[in-house]
Amino acid sequence: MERSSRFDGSDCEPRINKSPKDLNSIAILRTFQRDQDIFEHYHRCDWWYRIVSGATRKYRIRSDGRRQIADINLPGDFFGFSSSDAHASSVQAIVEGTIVACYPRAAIEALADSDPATAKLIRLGTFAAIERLEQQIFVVSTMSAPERVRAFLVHFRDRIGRSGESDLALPITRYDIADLLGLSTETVCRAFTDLRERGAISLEGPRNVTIIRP
Amino acid sequence: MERSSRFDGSDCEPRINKSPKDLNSIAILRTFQRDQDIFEHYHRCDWWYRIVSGATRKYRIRSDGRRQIADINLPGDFFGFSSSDAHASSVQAIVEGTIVACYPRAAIEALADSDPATAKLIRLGTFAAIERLEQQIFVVSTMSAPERVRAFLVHFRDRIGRSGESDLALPITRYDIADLLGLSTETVCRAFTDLRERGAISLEGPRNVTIIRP
DNA sequence: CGGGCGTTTGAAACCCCTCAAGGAAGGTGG
DNA sequence: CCACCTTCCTTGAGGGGTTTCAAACGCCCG
Repeated sequence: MERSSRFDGSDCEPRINKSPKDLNSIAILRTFQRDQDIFEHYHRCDWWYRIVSGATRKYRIRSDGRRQIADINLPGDFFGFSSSDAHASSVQAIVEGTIVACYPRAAIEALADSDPATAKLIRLGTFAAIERLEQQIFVVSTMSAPERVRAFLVHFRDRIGRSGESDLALPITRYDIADLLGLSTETVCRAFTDLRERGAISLEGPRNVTIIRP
Repeated sequence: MERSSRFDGSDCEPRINKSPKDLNSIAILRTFQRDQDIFEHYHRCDWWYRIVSGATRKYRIRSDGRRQIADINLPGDFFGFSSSDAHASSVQAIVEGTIVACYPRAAIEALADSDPATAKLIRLGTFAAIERLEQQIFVVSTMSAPERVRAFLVHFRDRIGRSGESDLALPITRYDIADLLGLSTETVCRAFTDLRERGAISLEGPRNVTIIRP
């Protein structure tokens, strides 16, 4: 934890605070570099997390070295929960300078027990995660490669951009998209060019996408 | 709701009960036939559910008619949550006579707010669901067909059977397995016969599997 | 006994992956 | 400022796994 700062600038150690609506007071803010681990598979989960700015990927590595990304997290998303003591995945920062609020598990669980508003916030965060994961399962197991890329773009636009806007600055590489969609990078590329040639999207550089026809 | 009975046999209408550790008192027990809907996609979610006995599948239907099963739920599992007002999937009973405890949403949310033990139970249920879904994503997007079937069998044995036992009575058809794993029934069949011919499993009829080598 | 459902096997077509190579963009050191 | 490197992106050709289409078998039940 090379850099850490507090939400409110008060005292430096995480303070167990059970008072309602005081989520920020138990948080430690940490800044992560690109590709830096926030937590790793099989490690103890003593913290819960919430993204302040930037983005993260939740992933696992297969024995053959292939990587599967299960979820992309954006500002406001909670992550790091587990029903057991160990994490089932790893999480890394995607963009440079991603800021994450870290909550000591005992403290935030105590806060959730005493403050219904906090408990509800966490509940809604987990419900949203479940819906994203179900959508993800739906995408990777029923759709063809071009359909997956198209679904990814539409879904990501809805999450990251203001509604109505069709311009989209992707924070992630083709490799990330491939590992998220269960495809190879080459197939993702071909899907992008296909969509462009069909007039469904337009590209200004590889990372700036405009969705023309959903 | 053709048949309904109470957990504890007390009065007949769902009673809003905020007292701690009183989850059962707000539950209505319902019994479902095989393939009967428990709730449907896009419908309002006014209830949360927990399986008492039997099994359910959570699924969506594509526009081309294909079905994707996102999760299989077994006794003790909570389901039916949503961060919005409408369900993102449908849920059906798989086995005849599946019994589900149904909790009015307002009542169980109020209970969760007032009773930390209930809130924790729900939290752990959702965390377990998240881990199952992540595992599911991992399986369907990185594994070959035989690997998926093998992973399904091992995972299902761990969930349904006593640990150590290798005998497994599948409550679901090849079609269900195919829609869960994102494969065609034919491919699932071929994977089963492959595993049998290699001596990894033995079959006594299509639905009774013994895992010999995981 | 016939019908329907679930299961199994076979052959051909297709989609995606792998392997290979080239191009574009950004950072670093000379 | 340019050469060089690394990383990311893109395109092409061949091979393999899965789907699709087709058909047959066993089984339960009316």
